[in-house]
Amino acid sequence: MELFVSQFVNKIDKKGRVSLPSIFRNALPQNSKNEIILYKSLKHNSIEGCSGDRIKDIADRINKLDFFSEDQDDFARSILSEIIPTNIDKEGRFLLPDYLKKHSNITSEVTFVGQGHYFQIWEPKAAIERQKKSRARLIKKKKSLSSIIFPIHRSNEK
Amino acid sequence: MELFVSQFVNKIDKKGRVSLPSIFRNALPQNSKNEIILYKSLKHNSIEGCSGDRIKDIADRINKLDFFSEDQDDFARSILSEIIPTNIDKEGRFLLPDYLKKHSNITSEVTFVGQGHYFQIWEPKAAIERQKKSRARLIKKKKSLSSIIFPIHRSNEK
DNA sequence: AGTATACCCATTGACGCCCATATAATCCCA
DNA sequence: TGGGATTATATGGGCGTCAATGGGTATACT
Repeated sequence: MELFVSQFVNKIDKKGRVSLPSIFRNALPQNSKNEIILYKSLKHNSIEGCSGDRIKDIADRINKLDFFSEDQDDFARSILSEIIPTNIDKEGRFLLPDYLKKHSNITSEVTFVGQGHYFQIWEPKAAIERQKKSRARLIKKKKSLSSIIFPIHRSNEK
Repeated sequence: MELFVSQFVNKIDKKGRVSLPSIFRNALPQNSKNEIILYKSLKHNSIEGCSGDRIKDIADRINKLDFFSEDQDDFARSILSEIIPTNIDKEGRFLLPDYLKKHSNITSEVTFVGQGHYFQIWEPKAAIERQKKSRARLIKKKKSLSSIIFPIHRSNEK
């Protein structure tokens, strides 16, 4: 399965449309290339997006939680009830709903940020800020980083 | 699996293309010979590159982290959003994105440096500087190093 | 009817694909 | 084994295609 990777800055036109980057379009599953799911990020003032298939996976996982647990209810409410299926037109564009734009302070441009199985949509300046912080935090945690990046070679060390 | 070894200096043409050295091309896995992944080095003002397969391994590990954790977000952002899959044309060339050139002070030529499972791309003068320092540091640390590099074959030394 | 959204067409610039050349490496045969 | 012939590699450039963007018009929804 293809992943969402890299970053792209695209413009929002007068009608509120924005192009989903070409390689993100290609990363969508074959059967649902004309739809993405949008929702507010739980972590930042940004929007997240993914394929419909991924939402199905997450829904399945939520279902497996204890039916009476608080978590089950919270997840279901904050994720499944807040998502917005969105159509992609023939040119690869989609409409960014106003309330999502407000939520993330987006006006005329957005930065698409590949995050693997999902992507984020940021106001460009906020994206840069966030990027810096992320990187700084990562460098501090170098050890855990290298265990993720270089696990193959660790067995050679002792 | 083949390794990236040796050094090569190649030119960047007017269109921003540069030839991936032939033996680096051959070191790419059979199934993805027409793509490399580029990203900023975390350690220097240089670019690093590797095969797509290598990134898939890393992505898998990131995706196994807790979905809601800060770490997951940081890793995904700093690694997955910062990498650039790049196509290699029939002549073995690829495009060096402008912002990566700036990051590493590259203008008209680059030095490819084989690093085993990945390679680096340097501005040629910076590459020479780096080489000197590396070597000096190595000589200082000779003893501890050899125990890492030749742990099995030590008995074969004379 | 009025607003919102989808579809169609057009433009521009970037990129991929193709062909060409020069230099270097390899081969091959006398 | 030497030297010409063949191949591979690095590099240059033309041109068609595609991605991102803009805008007009049909269609749908309320």
